[in-house]
Amino acid sequence: MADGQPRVRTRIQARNRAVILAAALKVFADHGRRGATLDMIGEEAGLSKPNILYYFAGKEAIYEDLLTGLLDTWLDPLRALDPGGDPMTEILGYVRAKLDLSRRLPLESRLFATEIVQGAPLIGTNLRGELRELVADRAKVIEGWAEAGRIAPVDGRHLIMSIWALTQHYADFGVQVAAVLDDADPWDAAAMHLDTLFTRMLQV
Amino acid sequence: MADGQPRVRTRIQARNRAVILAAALKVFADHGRRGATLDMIGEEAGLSKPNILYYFAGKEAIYEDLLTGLLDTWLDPLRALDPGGDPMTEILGYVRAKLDLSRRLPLESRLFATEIVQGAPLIGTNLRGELRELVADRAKVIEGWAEAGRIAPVDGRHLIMSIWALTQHYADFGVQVAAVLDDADPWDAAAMHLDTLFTRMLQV
DNA sequence: CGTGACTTTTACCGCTTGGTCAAATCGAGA
DNA sequence: TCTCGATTTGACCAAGCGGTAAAAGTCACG
Repeated sequence: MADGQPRVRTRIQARNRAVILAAALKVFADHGRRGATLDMIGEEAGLSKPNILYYFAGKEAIYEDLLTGLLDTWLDPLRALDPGGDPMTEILGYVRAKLDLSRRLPLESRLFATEIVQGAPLIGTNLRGELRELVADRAKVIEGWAEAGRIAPVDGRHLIMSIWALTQHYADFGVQVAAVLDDADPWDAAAMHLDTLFTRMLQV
Repeated sequence: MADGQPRVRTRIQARNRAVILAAALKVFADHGRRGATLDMIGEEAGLSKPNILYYFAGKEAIYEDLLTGLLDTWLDPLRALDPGGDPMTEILGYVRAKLDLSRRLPLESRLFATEIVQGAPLIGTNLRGELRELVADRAKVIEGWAEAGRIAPVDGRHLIMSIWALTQHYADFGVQVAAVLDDADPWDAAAMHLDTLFTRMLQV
């Protein structure tokens, strides 16, 4: 077993693969898919370039590993939206969960953002597959609530995308947010602002 | 006058500089600052690599030219927001203008987005300068309207950022939007959705 | 139509970068 | 402690890239 992706058996392999992925996440988020170099990742991880290539088949393989693992994390809160729950509670809960994700995992958010902005060359099929279906399903649920008069009328898919746009903005465009807000911590005010926004928009 | 940026005198210079900038916009938006190569730009422009370097001092110079010219275009609609106008009309007008900008100039929007997501290495100072001041000023106007009871209470700066996030989303994350909406044209529905969203949020 | 400036091309350079390879080193079990 | 597989390193390539130099070609104008 000389290269490629060895079976994760030993402690060292588990640890070093994790270290490399963490380092790569930072470097890819900061410099983009192409701007990142194996040397940068190596320095961040404290490993030499050939050593990194002992654990991963190549730079692209690291990027792919990172991204495919990410989509699930990203969609989990939307999966958790309960059709049987109280509409306003469920939607506001989703907004908060998504905002929390941006606050806790800003690097992941930015990595995802760059991939999408540049046309999703890698996860395009996933977008048209599981993402599309999940959104269609949840949009139906939301529009069912609207038709039942439990929330104001709304386009479910555009509502979901609005939630994405508003929550991810605070992570993806963090430097701009910081500039506008004079480096004050944005998160508490953001939570209140989005709470107000969606409450007013959806209350009957 | 052998290289660098020759004075734009001749027709050929004006035309070729424009052609190069247009080509570079597309390539930078698709591949990012680092992923773009002079050969790609050359192919897109129909010019050879050395010929491009006859008109621009280097790859970075093209990128800078593109970005610095962009910020003004991007902020113009916010400047046009009239403190003396009707609050709801002004804000909804700004939303529509910004959405229209995203629809008409998606490449520019994506170029701007990548720059910000990766930390705004080039225009960071502009963000903390003119952008910060303009937003602070307009936020004051909006909050004045709110205090006068002409619109619902709202954090002016977060409202402005919300407008940015929601409108730019349709351009920056275009492939994701297309995947979710099954490639249907998103713009009309987006305009209605955002109109509804901000009307409900701001009406007293 | 000739001339000097403007424009384009061909050939090339040096550096960076992803990746390879073989040798050296380490580490856990017999 | 010995051994063999797992891990790490140093030396090295080949390709891609930004950029340069100088010659060749083109254009406007007297």
